[in-house]
Amino acid sequence: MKEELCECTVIHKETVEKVKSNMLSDELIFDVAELFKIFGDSTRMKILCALKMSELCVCDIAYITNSTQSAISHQLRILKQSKLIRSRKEGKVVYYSLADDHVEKIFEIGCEHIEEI
Amino acid sequence: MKEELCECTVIHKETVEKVKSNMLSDELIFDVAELFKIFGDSTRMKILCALKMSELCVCDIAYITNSTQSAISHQLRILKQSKLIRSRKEGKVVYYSLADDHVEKIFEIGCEHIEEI
DNA sequence: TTAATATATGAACAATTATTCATATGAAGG
DNA sequence: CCTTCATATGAATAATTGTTCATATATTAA
Repeated sequence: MKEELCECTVIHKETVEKVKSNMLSDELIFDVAELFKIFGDSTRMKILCALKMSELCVCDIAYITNSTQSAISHQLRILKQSKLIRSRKEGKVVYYSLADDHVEKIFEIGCEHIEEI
Repeated sequence: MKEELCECTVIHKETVEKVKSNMLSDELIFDVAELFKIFGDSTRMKILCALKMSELCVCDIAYITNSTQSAISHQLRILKQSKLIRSRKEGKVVYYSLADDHVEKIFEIGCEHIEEI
C-alpha cells in the first residue's frame, strides 16, 4: 500500500512483531472487505431482507423495496456475481433467492449488533 | 427512495404483500448497511484484524498495516465513531482496542464465508 | 411476424470516500 | 519556555459507486 513507512518509532516491538506475523493475508482481508462492502448498501440489504422471506422476481423486488426495475437489476447482478444470491428463469420471469444460509447468518448478526447498541 | 414505482406488473400479489409487510424498517436496514460499510474497507479490516490480537497504539498499527500514521488515524476515528473500537490515552500515546466480542464475531463470520467458497 | 412484457445493460452523472499533504494539538522532558 | 514526539485533523484529489435514462435482449402471445 505504501512504500514509505510511518515515521513514528515503533513503540512496542515484541507485540508488534507478534501481531504482524499473525496477520491474515492481504488477499483474505481484501476478499472479506469486498464481501462486507456488498452488505454495506441499503438497497442490497433490502433485497436480501426480502429474499430471506421468499424467492422473488425482479419486478416483485422493485415493488417491495420501492425502487426501480433498473436499479434493482443492477444490484441483483452485483449480488449474484458475489454469489450471495442465485437465479432461476421461468419464461420471461427470473426468480432470485438467497444462495446459502451463510448470507442469512451474516445479515442477522449485523441486525443483532445494531439492536444491542 | 423513489416516488414513482416500477412499471412492471406485480406478478405475485400475495407473496409480495406478505413480504412487504414483514420487511425490517428502513431505519434498521440503513443502520445495518452502515455497519457493514465500516467492515467493507481493507484498511479498516486490517486494523480490526490487528486489534483482535492485541491492544495497539496508532504508530504500531500504522507499521503493522503498512500504512501511514495519518491514514490510520483517519480510519481509527471512523471505527471509533461507529463504536467498533475504543481508546485509552497514556501520556502522548493512544491505545486502541476492539469495543466488544460482537466485532470479532462479525469479522470471523466474514472470514468463514470467504474460506468456504 | 409483430406487439407486449420482464429483465439486462451501457453511459452519464452525482455523491461518497480513502488517501495524501500540510499543519495543528497536546503531552513530556530538558 | 522550547523542543520533541504521538496523534489528530482540514482541505484537496482521485477513485469508486449507485442511480437514472435510454435502449437492448429475450420470451410469450396474438
